[in-house]
This record gives sequence, structure tokens and C-alpha cells, in this order.
Amino acid sequence: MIPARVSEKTIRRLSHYARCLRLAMLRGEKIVTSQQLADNCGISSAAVRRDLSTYGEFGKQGSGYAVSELLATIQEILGVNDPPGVAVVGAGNIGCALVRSGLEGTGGYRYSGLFDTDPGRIGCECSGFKVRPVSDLADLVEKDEHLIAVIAVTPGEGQKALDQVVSLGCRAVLSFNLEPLRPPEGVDLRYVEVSTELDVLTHSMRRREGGQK
Amino acid sequence: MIPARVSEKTIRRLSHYARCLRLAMLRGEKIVTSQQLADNCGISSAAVRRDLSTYGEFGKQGSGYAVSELLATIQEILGVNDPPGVAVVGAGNIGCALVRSGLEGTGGYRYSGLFDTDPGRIGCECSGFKVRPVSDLADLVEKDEHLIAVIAVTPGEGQKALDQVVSLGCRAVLSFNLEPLRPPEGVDLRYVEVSTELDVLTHSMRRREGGQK
DNA sequence: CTAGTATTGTGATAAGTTGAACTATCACAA
DNA sequence: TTGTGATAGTTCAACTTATCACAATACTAG
Repeated sequence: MIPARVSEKTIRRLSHYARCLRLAMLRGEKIVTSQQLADNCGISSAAVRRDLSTYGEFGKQGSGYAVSELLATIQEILGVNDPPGVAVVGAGNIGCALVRSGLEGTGGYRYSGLFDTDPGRIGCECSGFKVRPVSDLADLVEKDEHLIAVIAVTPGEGQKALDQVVSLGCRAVLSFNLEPLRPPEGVDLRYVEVSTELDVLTHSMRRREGGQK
Repeated sequence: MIPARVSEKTIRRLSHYARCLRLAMLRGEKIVTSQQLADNCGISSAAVRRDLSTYGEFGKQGSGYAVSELLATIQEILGVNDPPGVAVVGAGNIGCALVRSGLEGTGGYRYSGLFDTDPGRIGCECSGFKVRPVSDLADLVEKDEHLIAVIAVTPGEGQKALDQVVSLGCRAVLSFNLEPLRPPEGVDLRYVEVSTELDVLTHSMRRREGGQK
């Protein structure tokens, strides 16, 4: 039932479906069709069905998918029914903003701490979280081996922060820093790259008017 | 010299190369090899060479690529030599944090305004930007037809914000809101989805230990 | 009960991406 | 000037991913 390997693209789409399903539940909808999910995600209904049928047969021909059941299944597949904690490293602009926004709409993720290396920031408070030294992360990792570290430190300090959280046991890291980081083997590192998104948007605009075929 | 269509993946990689090249320039390096670029981006050197050779022959066999020349070329390809302005819609946690961080390291992008729909926020100041009503965006779009709108509004208000900036002329939008938005034809919409990144990280961790092959 | 409609699941196919190996060119030193 | 090593550019095949079209199935109305 669980295929050997699934591409990251598929996983990302499953995450989208899950978000749509959570909204559907809030609206009280019981049934959703592949077409509705597709419209929400901007893809084709066939792609949705293909993704879902990879893991089994959850739909009913003629009507669609049961919202709560499908959501539970996708969350099971993603492994987010009991989501890991999220620790933010870097109590600057972005870091504090993330903590303050509180991961609403993510389906269960919670911030479990705010950390910084700058002694001047230790002890400050942000949205109920006291800024602690990064070394304190060890406690959190011990309690939650799946803890995800979000890095949002001063530009240029990313690698140092990464090395530190990895040495404390973190195996999954999301970096808001733009500089390319080198994670050791076995550590999953992802980026949120506003810079690249802007480049893609700009490129697409220039091309559109540039008059290629 | 400019191929008909280039995949988004390639464009994203070009954006990465550009960032690496900017760092190399800061370090005073004159020459960079495909291998070095590959290491920084976590891909193979062959992939780098193929990406670049799509647009022409910029390298010197035996030595590598001239840093400043290659950077200029990539920026030309991306169309970011004279980057469009970036306007932030939503003066909340994320919006203000973005403005305050100022797009350092992106290679030329600048925030050109901070907007909100909430009258209670209009007039507040953030990092030198006075919060203005969204309708004022029209002025900016008139001066800069490539203006990129970044949406970071209250959860649930994303579609309203999108419709508004589109009606004022924006054709490129980057949303930090999680809800799925429907852009009209001709508008390029992208997302920064922390939720999905967390899901991908979680999934990957669970699988790693789950003991699949 | 039957006909008609809606929707899923999937085989087949097309398109795209990646990887590896090969060739051409350049820099440098003797 | 010539030989050697390094590196870019190219080609082809394998693999992956996306798309299409349709059969199978379930629901609905009468």
C-alpha cells in the first residue's frame, strides 16, 4: 500500500490537499471531488486521482472522497498526525514574526521554543516565548527527536547556526537564510528562498512581454 | 541563443547560481568552476554546465567561468539587472518583518511600499515605511509595471488582497498566506508555504526511520 | 428496476529530467 | 612548440513525471 518511493512533488501536493481538506471540514463539507481539489491546487483532476490512488483507493466512484477520512489518511501518509515541534533559531525580524504568527492553518504544528546566539537577546520575550541560548535546544531535541529547527539568523551566520543545531541532535532544518548551507549526511535541509521566488516571478514577467513564442 | 522554453527548475537553479556568484564576488574570487557551483547548490557539475550552455558558451575550458561576467549574464537572463519593486500587502507580523529585513542578499530587490486594508494600521511606521491603504498601490504600479506584490495578510483574507492588487494592475504576486488563492488569467502567483515545507521535512523523517527500503 | 449521469482508478503514452560518457578546447609548463 | 591535465560543452539513453482517455463503478431519478 505504501510505495517504495514517492517524489517530493507528490508529497507537496498531498500537503496541499490536506490544507484544502482542513478548510473543507471547517466549512462543514462531507464530500469532495478530485475536481474540487484540483481547482484549489491549480492542477488537473487526473493528477489528484493519480496521487491518491498511489496509496490506495479512497474514493467512491460517482460521488467523490469523504473529507475527514481522506484528510486522516493523508495526514497518516505524511506522518503529521502527531506533528513534531518547531524551534526557531534567530530572534530577529523573521524569527520573531514566525513565532508571533503561530503556525495557524498548518494543521497541528506548534512552536516549541525561540533561540538565539546573541547574548544581548537572551531573555527577551516574544509572544510568550523567552529567547533562550541555542544550547538549550538539547532539552527539546531529547524530548522530541523529530524536532524541526527553523533557522532565521543574521545573514552570513547560517552555517554556524546549522552546525550548532545539528550537533545538538536536529535532523530536519528549514532555513530562511539565503546563503547556501552544507548539511552533514543524514540531515534534511530545506530553504525558504524569497529571493528565488522573486527571480522566478521577474523572469516570467519579462519573458511574457519579451515576445518569445 | 534564448531557447523557446526553459523549465522553472532551471530558472530556480540559475537564481541559485546568481546568489553563489554574488558571494564569490564579495570574496574577491575571479573564476569559478562548474564543480564549485555544483557543490554550493547540491547538484552535479554536469547539471550546472548544461544549464549554462542552454544560453550560450560562457566558460573557458580548462579554467572555468569568469565570476562577474557569468553573474551579469545570468542576471540578464533572469531579467533582474533592473529588478522590479516589491510591495508588501499586510502590515502584520510577517509583512513588517519582511520590510525590516530589507531583502538583503537578493541582488537588487527593494521594498517600495507597505500596505494594509485595516484602517487601524494605516499611518503606522515600520522601518521607514508608512503603512498606506492598498488603493495607493496604484501609484506604484503605474511607475513600475513589473511591481511584485507580496501578500501577507490575516489568514482568510488572502483572496480579497489578491483580487485587490490584481485590480490595481499587479501581474506578479507572492503569497505568504496559506489558503489556496485563485489568480485570474495572466497573473503569476507563487506561494511561500512554511506549512508544506514542514510537512515535507516531517514526512522525510518518519520515512527514514519507518524502515522502508 | 432501469437508464442516465457523475466520478474514480488506471493502462498507455507523451513529455521532461537526470546521469554518464564522450569530445573539444584551453592553460601551463617544459 | 608541444605535451599534459583540467574543464567546458554535447550527446544519448535511462529514468521519472505528467497527461490523456476510457473502462468500471456508484449514485440518482423516475
